[in-house]
Amino acid sequence: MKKVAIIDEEKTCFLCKNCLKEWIPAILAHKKNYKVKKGEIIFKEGDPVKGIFFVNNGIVKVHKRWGADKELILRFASEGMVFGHRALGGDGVYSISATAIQAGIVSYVDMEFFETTLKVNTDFAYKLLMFLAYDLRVSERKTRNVAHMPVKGRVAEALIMLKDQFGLTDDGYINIELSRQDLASFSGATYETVFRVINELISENLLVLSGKRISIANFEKLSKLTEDAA
Amino acid sequence: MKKVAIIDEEKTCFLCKNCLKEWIPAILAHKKNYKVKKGEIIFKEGDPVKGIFFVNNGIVKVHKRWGADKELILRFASEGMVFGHRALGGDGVYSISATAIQAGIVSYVDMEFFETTLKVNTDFAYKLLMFLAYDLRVSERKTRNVAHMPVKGRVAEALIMLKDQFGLTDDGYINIELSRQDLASFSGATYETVFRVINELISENLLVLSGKRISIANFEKLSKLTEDAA
DNA sequence: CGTGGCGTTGACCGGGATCAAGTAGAGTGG
DNA sequence: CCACTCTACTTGATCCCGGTCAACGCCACG
Repeated sequence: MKKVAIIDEEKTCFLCKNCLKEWIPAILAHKKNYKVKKGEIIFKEGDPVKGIFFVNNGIVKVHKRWGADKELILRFASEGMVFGHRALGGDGVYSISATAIQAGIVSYVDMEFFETTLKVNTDFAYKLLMFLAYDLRVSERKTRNVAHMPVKGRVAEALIMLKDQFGLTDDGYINIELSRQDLASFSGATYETVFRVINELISENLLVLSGKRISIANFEKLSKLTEDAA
Repeated sequence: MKKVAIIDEEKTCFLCKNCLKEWIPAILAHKKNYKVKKGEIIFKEGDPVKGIFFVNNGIVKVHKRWGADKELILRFASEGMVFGHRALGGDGVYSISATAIQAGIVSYVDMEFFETTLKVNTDFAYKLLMFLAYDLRVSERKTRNVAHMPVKGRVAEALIMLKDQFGLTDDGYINIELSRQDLASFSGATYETVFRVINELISENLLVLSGKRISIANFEKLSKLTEDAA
């Protein structure tokens, strides 16, 4: 995975794709594996913290609910990425939920062991630090966007982020199968609105659909929508 | 400063009020001081990263703009707190702005020195890690709130956070003088809307005003507004 | 063939942004 | 001390984006 283009152009991301094994053999030795199926809840807000998780394969959404039926997807964790790390030093319960949206295998190490490792392995702690700072920049950008950017721009940004994280298929479509509902939750808008916005983007020739797969037809114009007019 | 009550009840916060000197004498020896006056911009989005900052005294707002005249205040840094730490491992420019809203003295150490210290001082790195994880939880809660919580709840939460961070004066008012504009930006809403909402809260006897100072008259009911109905 | 779930679309509505205008201080200069 | 300006606060009127609700089509599946 490359870092989200909007934030940081060319550097590769910390703690993601394949870099896991280089840094933390001690942790890898201790991890326990879970097989998860599509839609399976790994943990949810308020659950007692079990540990810190890694995606071996599959895709996990990290999300936060509001009320009975509103959620916001904060990020997707794909192969090699950590999740549940926000629980570090917290009050012992998860502040977010994690749900598999594509079947796969996730691993976890209990928090105590992880924290011990951090204290011992300076290099790893440092890299995790960098990753958290990065995470924070992404999160704060998202907050700003939800507060001020119109839905159209948020959908555009969401698609660009998905493209950056998951890449393209051979025929140029964004390489993730995402329900419209999840795309909406990731954009911080409703199902119906996102639907309409996507139609708009298609009629403006910025996107092309094939079933539920999405292809970006005009990257330039799409990323213009994510820019600040000033 | 206590941690924001909503997130984490009783623990004291990392890297804040007075704990600075215990952890990082090396850094304190290297810091340079700046006197800032009210309204002075310390750095802004896009500026090249100078270093990491600390508040000696005064209050600094950390904010992010959208367009010419919209901003979102992400947090306030008061005595003893760090800011600019999101720049760690970034692309060399600040992704947010920092502006003094109360005159005081801020210090900074250049990023290179800070990063070196982090690599050497494991304990400090670990504590910063915990702090970043905490920051992330707060940030993600805020994102969710802006996406789904109505303005009234956001204003309520903003006031509670201010009370937790700045405490109360002897006569029970929140101990910070904040312009309505800043309160609005912190709540992620417009000036006028926040004004109306505050009036509403007053007529419901949840708040009392004295000039621009605000007192929480009914904490119970106010914090109810920040809760998820489900 | 019904039935249930999701995709699609239209109609409506309301929260909150925007616009406009008036008021009250807080300096500032004469 | 008053007039003048400037900025912040206050309030009403209006508008519109996007959320809500409802209906319909479509396909899968029992």
